[in-house]
Amino acid sequence: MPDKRRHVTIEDVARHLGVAKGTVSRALNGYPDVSPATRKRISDTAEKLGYRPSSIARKLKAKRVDAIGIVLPMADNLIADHFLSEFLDGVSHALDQRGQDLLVSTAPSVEATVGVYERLIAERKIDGLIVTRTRTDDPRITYLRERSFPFATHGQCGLPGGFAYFDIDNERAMLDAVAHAVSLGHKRIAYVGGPAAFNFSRLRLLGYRRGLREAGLSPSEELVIELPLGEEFGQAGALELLRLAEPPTALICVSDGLAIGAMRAARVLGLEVGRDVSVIGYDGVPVGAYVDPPLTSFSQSMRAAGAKVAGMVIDVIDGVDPDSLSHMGRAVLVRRGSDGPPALTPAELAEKIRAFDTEDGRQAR
Amino acid sequence: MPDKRRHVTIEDVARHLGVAKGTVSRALNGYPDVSPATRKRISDTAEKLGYRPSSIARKLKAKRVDAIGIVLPMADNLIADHFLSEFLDGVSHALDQRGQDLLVSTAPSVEATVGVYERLIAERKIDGLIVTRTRTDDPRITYLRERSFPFATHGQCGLPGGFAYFDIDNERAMLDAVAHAVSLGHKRIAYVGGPAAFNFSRLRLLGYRRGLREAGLSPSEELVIELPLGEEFGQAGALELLRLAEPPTALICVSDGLAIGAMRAARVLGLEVGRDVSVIGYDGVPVGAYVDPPLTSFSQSMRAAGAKVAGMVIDVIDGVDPDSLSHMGRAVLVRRGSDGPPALTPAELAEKIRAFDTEDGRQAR
DNA sequence: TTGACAACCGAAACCGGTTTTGGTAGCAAA
DNA sequence: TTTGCTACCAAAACCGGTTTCGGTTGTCAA
Repeated sequence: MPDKRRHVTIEDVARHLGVAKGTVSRALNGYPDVSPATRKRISDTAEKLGYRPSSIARKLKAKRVDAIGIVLPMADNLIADHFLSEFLDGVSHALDQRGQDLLVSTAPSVEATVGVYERLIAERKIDGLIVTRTRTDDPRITYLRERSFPFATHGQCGLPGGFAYFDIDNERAMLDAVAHAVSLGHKRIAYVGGPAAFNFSRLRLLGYRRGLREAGLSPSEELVIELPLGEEFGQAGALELLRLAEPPTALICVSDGLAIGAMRAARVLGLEVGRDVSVIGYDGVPVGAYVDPPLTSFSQSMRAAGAKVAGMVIDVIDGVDPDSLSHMGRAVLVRRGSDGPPALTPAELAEKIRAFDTEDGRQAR
Repeated sequence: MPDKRRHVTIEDVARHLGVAKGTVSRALNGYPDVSPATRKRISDTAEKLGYRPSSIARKLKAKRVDAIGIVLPMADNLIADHFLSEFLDGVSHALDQRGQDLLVSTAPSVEATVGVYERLIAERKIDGLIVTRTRTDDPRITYLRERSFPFATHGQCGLPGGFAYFDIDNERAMLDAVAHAVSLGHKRIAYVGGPAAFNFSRLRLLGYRRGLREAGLSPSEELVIELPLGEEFGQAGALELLRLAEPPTALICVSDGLAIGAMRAARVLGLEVGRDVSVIGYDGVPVGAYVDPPLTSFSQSMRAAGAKVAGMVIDVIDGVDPDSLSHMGRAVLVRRGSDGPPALTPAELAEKIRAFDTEDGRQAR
């Protein structure tokens, strides 16, 4: 129950001690020209009175406001949902470890976002910005760059250079996925991909192919499919792959949704996931841990990404060269229960599927 | 490409016109003691020079900082995820329509949150706070109330009164659900509930029972089950209900997860959801729109809730009595494809299930 | 002509800090 | 004793706005 309405100001402290307010400020901020005795007296009464400097008053004089902004285009977060809140969490945590505030705002669209940027900057509410879900030829980046306002992005972008970005190395992740499957003993490894229109999809397919080549396996086109994201497509696609004459023993999926669908397909065919066939997902969505068996997947850690990007903006504000900051993260493979050494050869697998199909004449779903 | 480094200040504008800076301020802020001619000259050159008042300087003098805060306990958002980002979206949108900023911060736990509050308030960074996911006997509420700092919460709380809250009227929603089913012609209506430990669960069950009574139907205990939330439980529970001697033609589920499980159960029994049996969910999760048939569900609109709570904090700051603001929202029933008039009587339904079970001797899942 | 009043606007105070400037006391060296 | 530092701190300027105060001008009635 200390103070009620009014806040304790620096003047209150100064008057209380019969000292100049400037002295109080210097004492509290560690300036050298204050005697230890005085400093102690001042910090003691400051403490006693419950004095806390007003951040606003301080910022008026300082050049910086110690806040960085993030503007969410409303249209986006229908999709972004899950990732967004994790990302935000990482950002805000990283920021307040650095004594920075996070200002969150929204805009109806990506285009309108630029207008909000303009306002936030003009009114001096922020020192820097975080841009998420970058697009190819993103108007926000164009704007900020030409205004040379500090920012960092999550996600690369068509326009290269001139700004700091953080992104996951998609190609590398698929390379790792293939290497992992190979190390388990798999030779027939399929790729359940997403629409080619997505940039990440393109990059991951590249990684898959390179991974096979590096393992000395010849990429077979019949083992590559590209589907809309979504469990139902994963299931259908995986069924198709598993019914090939020489079916794959491992399915590398470009998203957890596809992977979960693929697992269902395996179950429908009477196969045991993790033994008869391995399934590897990508995204690390929480539900992956609760499916049966728990899904092995690449985890992007949006939280870490948020923290990373937050750190980058601050560095940019501090004058670090943006280009030197850009960084590609590595998605880490979280092994759970859906992968393992192949219990069967492709031929044996095909036989098992055929046997199951005839014994139990039912169709999938 | 207008200004580069420096911002245009009010002094710049004043000097440019040979006028006092106070006059510029009054002109731009609509004070009456400025001639129309002068006002025009000033606002014109302000425009031309690209002058935008510094929010910081302005706030120093003003009593308010026009920012409200929200502190997210990190532990929470494993669960909160989906809803949180929608909620935030609603909040920030509502706030910037009212010219307020949103400051987001995190804390390791609910208890630590109070410490963050203390800092934000002491440093005068915010005028009010939004508290989410309230607990019974919530330490945050205790703290804020005793300090009489403006805040509003999403969710009621054990401690009643003395603060503004927004919550969904759970009882009412279930009442509506039953009324809806009855209006479609259902007579055997089951309740697929959540664990009794959850407060919302308790309230909803109350609503269900009252709904039946008000419709003149006698609540039958065999039609009420309480399960952990989750699709698998919904499926199992619904199977059990549908295999009763006199099965229900409508299943009212306490969450969309349970409802989706229930739908699968119906499909397993060869029933057509929306005709043979109606399923009503609760939550309005996005995926509900994509299942087959699309799920009829109560939508809470976290976005609306966020906007509502944001508005409430501002009102509290403006001195409105918190108790007068508290409000229970009404969940709205979003009709999609999983409900409809019963095509069969309970007896016919039981018969159809029995027939299907014998014709196709398989078990569920 | 004078006085009263309104309209308009310059000057200054103020918000609560930080930083610069400048002055005084104490002490050692000259 | 005077000079020259150094250590310390009071005073003032400053950040960029808002708001108050007070003075000048113009108009109109007395």
